[in-house]
Amino acid sequence: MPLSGEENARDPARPMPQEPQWQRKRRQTQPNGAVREGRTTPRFPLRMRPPARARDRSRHAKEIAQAPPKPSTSRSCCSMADAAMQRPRRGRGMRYFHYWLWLGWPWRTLDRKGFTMASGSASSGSNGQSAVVTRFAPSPTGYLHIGGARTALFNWLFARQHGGKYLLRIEDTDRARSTEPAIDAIFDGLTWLGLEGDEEPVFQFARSQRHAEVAAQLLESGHAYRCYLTTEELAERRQKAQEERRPFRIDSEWRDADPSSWPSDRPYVVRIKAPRDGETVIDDLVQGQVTVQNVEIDDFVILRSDGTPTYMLAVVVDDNDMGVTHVIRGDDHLNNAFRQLVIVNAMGWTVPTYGHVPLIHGPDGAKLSKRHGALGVDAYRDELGVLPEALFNYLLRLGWGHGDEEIIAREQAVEWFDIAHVGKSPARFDLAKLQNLNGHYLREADDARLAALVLPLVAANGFANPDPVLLEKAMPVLKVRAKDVNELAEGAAFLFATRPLAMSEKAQALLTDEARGRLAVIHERLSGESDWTLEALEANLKAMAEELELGLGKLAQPLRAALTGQTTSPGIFDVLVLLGRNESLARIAAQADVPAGSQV
RNA sequence: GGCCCCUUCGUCUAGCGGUCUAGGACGCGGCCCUUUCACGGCUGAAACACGGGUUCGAUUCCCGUAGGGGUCACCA
Repeated sequence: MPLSGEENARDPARPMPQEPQWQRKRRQTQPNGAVREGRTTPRFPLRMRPPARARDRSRHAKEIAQAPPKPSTSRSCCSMADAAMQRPRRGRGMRYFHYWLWLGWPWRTLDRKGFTMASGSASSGSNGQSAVVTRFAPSPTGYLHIGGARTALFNWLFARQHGGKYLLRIEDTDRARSTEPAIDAIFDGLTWLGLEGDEEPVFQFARSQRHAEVAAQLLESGHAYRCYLTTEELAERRQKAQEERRPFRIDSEWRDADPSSWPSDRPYVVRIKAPRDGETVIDDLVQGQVTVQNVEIDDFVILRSDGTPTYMLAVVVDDNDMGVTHVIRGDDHLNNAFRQLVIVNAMGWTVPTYGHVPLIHGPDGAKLSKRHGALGVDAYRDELGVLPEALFNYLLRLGWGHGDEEIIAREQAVEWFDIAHVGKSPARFDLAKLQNLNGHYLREADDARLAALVLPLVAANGFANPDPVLLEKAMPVLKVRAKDVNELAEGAAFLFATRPLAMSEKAQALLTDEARGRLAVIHERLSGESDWTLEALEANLKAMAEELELGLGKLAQPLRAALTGQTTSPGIFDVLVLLGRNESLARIAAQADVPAGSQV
């Protein structure tokens, strides 16, 4: 299986092309007119030049290939000294555990050192090699927001470029907040962006039986305990800790109580026994190596007093059962990863590779929220008139870049995207840039497709039965002037307006007595035009301007006002042709200062 | 507050110790094209948070400071 080519890129024996086509010379024109050659600005296909961390990755992959890591004996000395917790501590290279797999690493060796394969079979391909499985796991408490869409995008991209699977899971364990419309909105948004899952989505709530089973297993093996502390007691202790200005950590006296002493008549929650000394290291695809002291990890609840699983348990169980190899999600989950690892280890499951991507921030630098007018992707589509490919491109470039490339199509993204190259700092959402990108994709979009998108909007703007054929015909000249679908509809309005035309204030101002007189002349002249084509009309009016010794603008602007009721529109000859001979002449006549008999 | 993470033009980013007079894009200003508005082309202003190290040499590596963010539930 091809890696991403770092090895080749670093091979000095590999000849470089004499004049690499990706190498651009930047020329600068000096004020004195001289042209100087700037430094060459290489545009690297990623295969030829991996980013820093990718480079590290390749080096480490090599080192590791020569000297397999030794199991750590001292770092992790937690009280739960079972085999699972004594797995080899991953050094920097371990971050790229999955790359070894692709390199054909004999992972049975790893297995002997404490790794266990996922119990779910989904991760094993027919050849016994682990394939990449990613997942997007939104909770259906609202629309699909922009940050979620980006997380989905990164998961999709990662799976695609590694020939893996991308799955969907709806985290609906919170029955009170999960809603059916939200689920629909999320699927709808994902479909629109082309990010549907490769398999039927998993609904987490439906699996609570399985989650409870795992909790029972954990209880059985002594990795978890029943805790009879009430919420009130906990709140009290938390309060007290705060008053004494010391950090609060749950320290339940039930942790070490003998199961035989567990009361059977009182409600309890099940807590995991988190290790109390040592440290845990995660080699994150995005964040790099992150270390947390185990004392920071509390004995969190895995089963509520009503017997339902918490999110923390459910994710771990589902990820394992679904065979998820790469957990790519928002970095608000980074801290959770350490807690989830406790469960993974206690169960002896395979540790997934994590990639925590930074959150998207609002213009003020804080986490994007409704306060910023954060919208669901459906709103970008329905209210802002954004095209999915534009949002795709924008989201892709948010927090990630590939040289000087700005316009990146879907297929290209699959090839270029590199999770390890995603920036660690949060990016701010910039609507202006999205709109610019949208304008670009609008200009590239198929006319019939755009017409179909615009048609209902035109109708909604009060124009009954707009002609779809005319709309499509006008699209080439309309779309260069719009940056979203709404503007497209506004621009198309003149096509379907009925006489008497509503005049904008500026258009009205243009129609002076003098202008109306000229319109009369234009009307007379165009009435005699038998060839109603762009070329003929242009020749006709230009000749007329010359004869009258006027700039074309003197004729065109009043004409525009008369034809469209606006001061801005597509080219005036385009307008004439689109409107057709009869409608054009009628609109001109309506504004021209001509004998009453000719009025329409 | 504890813990974790981050810091290059206003914004998104390129940068991999000498290639930096720090590149591109959006936005903003100017010019050109032009019948209007756009599109397009050219062009201008605009950034390495600060302080210490390491080094012959730091935007780049290390430490600190400041600032920002995330997280601390029987939510997910």
